[in-house]
Amino acid sequence: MTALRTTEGFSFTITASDRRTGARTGILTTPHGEVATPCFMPVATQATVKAMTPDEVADLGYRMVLANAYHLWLRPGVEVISAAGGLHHFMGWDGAILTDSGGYQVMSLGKDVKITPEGASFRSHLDGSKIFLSPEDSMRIQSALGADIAMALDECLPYPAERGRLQRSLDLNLDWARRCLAAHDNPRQALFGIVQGGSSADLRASSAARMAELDFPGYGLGGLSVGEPRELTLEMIELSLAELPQDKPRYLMGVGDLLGLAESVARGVDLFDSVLPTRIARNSSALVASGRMNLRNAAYREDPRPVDETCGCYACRSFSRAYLRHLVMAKEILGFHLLTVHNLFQLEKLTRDLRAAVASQSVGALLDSLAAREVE
RNA sequence: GGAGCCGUGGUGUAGCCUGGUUUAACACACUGGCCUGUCAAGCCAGAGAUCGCGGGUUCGAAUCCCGUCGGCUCCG
Repeated sequence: MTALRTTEGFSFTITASDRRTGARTGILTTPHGEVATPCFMPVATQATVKAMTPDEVADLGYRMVLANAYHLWLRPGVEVISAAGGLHHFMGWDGAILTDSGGYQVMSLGKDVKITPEGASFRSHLDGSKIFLSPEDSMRIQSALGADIAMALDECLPYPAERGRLQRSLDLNLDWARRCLAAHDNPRQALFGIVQGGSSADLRASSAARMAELDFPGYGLGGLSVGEPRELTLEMIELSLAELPQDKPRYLMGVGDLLGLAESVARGVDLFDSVLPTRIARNSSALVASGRMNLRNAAYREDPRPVDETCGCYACRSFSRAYLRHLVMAKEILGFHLLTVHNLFQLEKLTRDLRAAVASQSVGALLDSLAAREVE
């Protein structure tokens, strides 16, 4: 195996740890700048954080976003992005980019999916044509896109999944991970492996332990937050992290609610992504400590208060719930934009608060106050 | 004065001719829920009209007949 063991311009340094929880802070150095962890990555599936300009995303404090290899491969095509000088240049984002391999799409798009040892064959969600994605394909695509961090192609199973299925998937994922390492040839790109195992404790631990042996520069925790209860998610995180090296970044894939993120940080997770903040914004909901606020509700028709009086975002500083409700009821784009701004602000602020709490050894207190907060 | 057309939930309509698959359908609006490595400015669900009104025919009428009220159009 000729795997790249070092990546130019990439490193991860832990700067502090909370003594009473597993939380830690770090600096993730990438070819496109440093990223303070714990960090949330807004999702830019189609090379755009929906409803936001790159400047707005950066102004909120974000230094890294997630894009999707599968979607960009199908449209506009890798050639287009290569010709434009790579994904960063194409989308006008000079911060770091992590690309997802397409493994999740195989599950979520789910039409005529056939997983073989060679790869995944399924139908394009755009035109129904049959397509095939192998670990090597995903590496080639992500390398061409030029992401700072690429993810190994994995098989992500829905919840609940049969044990036998999970077991077979575990071996397949190990094999695919090795092939991704072997195929990965972009020296300016780090490649993360992905721990699977569903919600089965021993399979989860086994997947983590065997992935750890492959010595990736970072690890994703995949197949979580796909419908299983929160306690189970947290248990799987603990089991996985126990098997992974302390000094490598750990990335929990797909968690974007405030409490869930904070509880995961307390267990040692460094990176997150989720469509939740941006998607629910476009579906009229604001992220609040206690969960979500649906601005379509009639209760806010004449409510002069901001979404959250303690929030410093542009939307909360400038507009009432009544106005936001009016905008989303009228399906005005501005309403969805403002809610996206608020939701991304909340997540970035939470990670900032968590970083400060690690430095001051007060992660537990922050968690307690977050759980106790009710915005109504 | 005469003739014709129309009157169905909040709004706009379908059903009427060829009564019974109508516990009256659809769209929008309204109310609520959902969304977590984005096929998602989306999806799901709910409330809401006994069909202008009265009478008749019929086993059965939103549907047929008569009358009446209201609106519109045309002719005088």
